[in-house]
Amino acid sequence: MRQTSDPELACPVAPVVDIVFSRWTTPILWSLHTYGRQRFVELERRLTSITPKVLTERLRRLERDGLVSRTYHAEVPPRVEYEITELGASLGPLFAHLTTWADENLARVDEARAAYDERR
Amino acid sequence: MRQTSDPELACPVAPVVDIVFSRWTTPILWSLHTYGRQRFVELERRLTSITPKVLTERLRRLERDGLVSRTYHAEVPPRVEYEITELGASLGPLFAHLTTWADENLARVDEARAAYDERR
DNA sequence: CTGCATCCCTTATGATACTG
DNA sequence: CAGTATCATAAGGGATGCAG
Repeated sequence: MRQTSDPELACPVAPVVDIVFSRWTTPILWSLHTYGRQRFVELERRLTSITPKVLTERLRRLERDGLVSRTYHAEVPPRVEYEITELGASLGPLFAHLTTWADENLARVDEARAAYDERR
Repeated sequence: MRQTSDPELACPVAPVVDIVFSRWTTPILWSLHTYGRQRFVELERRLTSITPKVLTERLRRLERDGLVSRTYHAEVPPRVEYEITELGASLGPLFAHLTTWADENLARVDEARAAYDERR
C-alpha cells in the first residue's frame, strides 16, 4: 500500500493508483492480458527479474482485488494457472491510453531532463 | 524510482508509471491542475499529511521531468510558485479516464476483496 | 512445480529541528 | 516563506531453504 488515505482527499485518482499502479502490477496484468492464461513459471520467466516470493505476493493481491483469477490443478507436479478477469481486462483501454501518451510525450520528458541536468 | 529497466521489457506502460504514478505525484499534479498556480505552503496545506522534505523532493523531480515549472521571486519573504506545464496538463484526459474507471469499478474491487477475505 | 517461512539488507519515507 | 540537514523507522525486496 503506497498511498494512504490522506492523499486521496486531495486527489480522486489516488485510490486507483494504489490498486493498479503498484510495483510489478502493470507488467503482470500486461502479460496476462497480452499472452493469455499462464502458469506461475511462465510469468516468472517473462518478468525476467522478479523473484518467486514477490511474484506470489503480487498475484495474491491482484487476485484479492478481483483483477486476476487463480486456478489450481491438483496434479503431480501441481499446475496453477493465472488469468486476467473481466474486471482486469476492463483496464485495457486505460493501458492503451497510457501507451499513446507515452509514445507522444516520453521524448519530451527526456528532453526536459537533459535540459534540467545541464543547467546545474 | 520504483520501476527498474527490466519490467519495462515486459510492459510498455512501465516507463510512464514510473514518471506519473510515483507516490504523491498524482495529488500534486491534480492540485496544480485543478487549483492553478500555487505557492509551496499552499500545496503543503492542501496535501495535508506531506512533509516539506518530501514535497520538495517530489516537486524537484516533477520539475526535472518537465511536468511542473518553478518560479522564484527574490522578495522578502521569498515567494516560490509552482505551476503545471503544458506537458503536465496533457495528462488531464488520462486522469479523467482513470477517474471514470474508478467510478465504474472501484465498488467491484471492494466486493472482490470482501469475498476473498471471507473465504479464509 | 508452486509457493510459504525466514532472515537480512537497502531504500523510501517520515519526524524533527534548524537556516537564508 | 521555502526550504535543508539530520536522525529514526518502516516497507520493499533479495537470498535461501524447505514442504505439499
